[in-house]
Amino acid sequence: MKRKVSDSVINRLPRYYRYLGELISSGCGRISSKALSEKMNITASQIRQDLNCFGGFGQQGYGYNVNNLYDEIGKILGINKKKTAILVGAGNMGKALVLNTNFEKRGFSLKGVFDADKEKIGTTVGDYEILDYAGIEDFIKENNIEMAIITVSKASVNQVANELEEMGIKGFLNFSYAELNTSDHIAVENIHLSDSLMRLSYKMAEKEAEC
Amino acid sequence: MKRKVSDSVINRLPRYYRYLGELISSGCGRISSKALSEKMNITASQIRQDLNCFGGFGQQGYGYNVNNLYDEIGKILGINKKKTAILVGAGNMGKALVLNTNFEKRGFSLKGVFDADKEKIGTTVGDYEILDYAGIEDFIKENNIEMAIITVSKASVNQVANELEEMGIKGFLNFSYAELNTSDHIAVENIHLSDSLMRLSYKMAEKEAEC
DNA sequence: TAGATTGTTAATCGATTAACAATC
DNA sequence: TAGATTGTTAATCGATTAACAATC
Repeated sequence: MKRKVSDSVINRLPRYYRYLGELISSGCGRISSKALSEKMNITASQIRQDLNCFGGFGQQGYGYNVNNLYDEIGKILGINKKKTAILVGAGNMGKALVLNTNFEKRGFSLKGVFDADKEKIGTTVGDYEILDYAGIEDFIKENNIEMAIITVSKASVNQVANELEEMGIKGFLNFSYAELNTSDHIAVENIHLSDSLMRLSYKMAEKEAEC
Repeated sequence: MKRKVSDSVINRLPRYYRYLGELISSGCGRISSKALSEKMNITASQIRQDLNCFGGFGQQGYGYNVNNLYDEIGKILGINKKKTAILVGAGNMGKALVLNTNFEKRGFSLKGVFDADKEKIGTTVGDYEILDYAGIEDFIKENNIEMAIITVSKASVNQVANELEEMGIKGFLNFSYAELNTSDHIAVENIHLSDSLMRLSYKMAEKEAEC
């Protein structure tokens, strides 16, 4: 059995993917770990170590084929196998996500948008009609929904997450300030805006002190 | 001179702050590293090591005073010293941030919202009138703006960031897909939604494989 | 005082970097 | 073949965990 790949490596994968995408745009067909390391400001060793967690994608004396490596990382990230998603909580943040995020490009297919607010139900966000949260269980079953983006308030987030887990959701993208208390076999990614703001606050104070 | 605190520690600070806030809400006045470690699912050793990067906030045989520790971490994060901020790019994401984020609670004071689109200039988002990007330099100088939240498109993000750096901005919260090429003395926090989606995609595939 | 729990030093573990033989 | 660059092993570095004396 393969050893589990460390979080440090996984966290870097999207960044590799991004840089490779840019290289493709700029017409670059081939790159060495050294050249990439200079672009990305990390060591060539780290790049080679990271990639070799998943296989030998390069060729001695040549480097890496950019298109090929891009595709391979896409496969590793599971972007080729689209997972079905819903968004729960059609507030400002939820609407912004629906309108601005290219889910298809990142491994997901957004199938529906839900809210419990009677005022919102029936209105539209982009191509989506906001559906009643009351009917979410049937929708999940019928459409085989695997992932949920949660943009509900902190107060209700854990109740919602637990209900959705019960209904078969396997992954959450959580935007609320609270932490999800889902089971171990459920995948969770958190986007805590307030944490980011606080880290920025710290970093700004630190940089200022350096001068 | 104090040794630089590692990123790993800094990244955990907002999480401590969050848990301590919850303890205060629940009326808990005192906690040991052991009890907190169980709540947070990390080791007590790590908590004590982390806190001791900044000072001895506890008391032997007693533990930590929750209110006191909360305040101290707030100070470390620089939340007490409000920094002035502007938001650039009043698209859906920008608007959602203005309407939903409690900047004051996280160390910042939002002073203005900017966009270059003539259609948007003059309209309002919450309490803010959208101002013309053309006048941003004067605004920054007059209001001593320190930080900018950037929610412009990937295409223009680096031009905007470079201009703002030139005008004296010291920190960026970057929501665009691109990486900022700002100078070393500028603080940057990135929120790459697409990276989070891809990580979630990976984790879901991984969890599924475990079964 | 006895018990609890910190602050801190030492040990361990894991991640990053360096080195180099393999090979295109 | 000679040069380049990988994949991989070994060395280093840093972060996490364990242990324990200090002390409330």
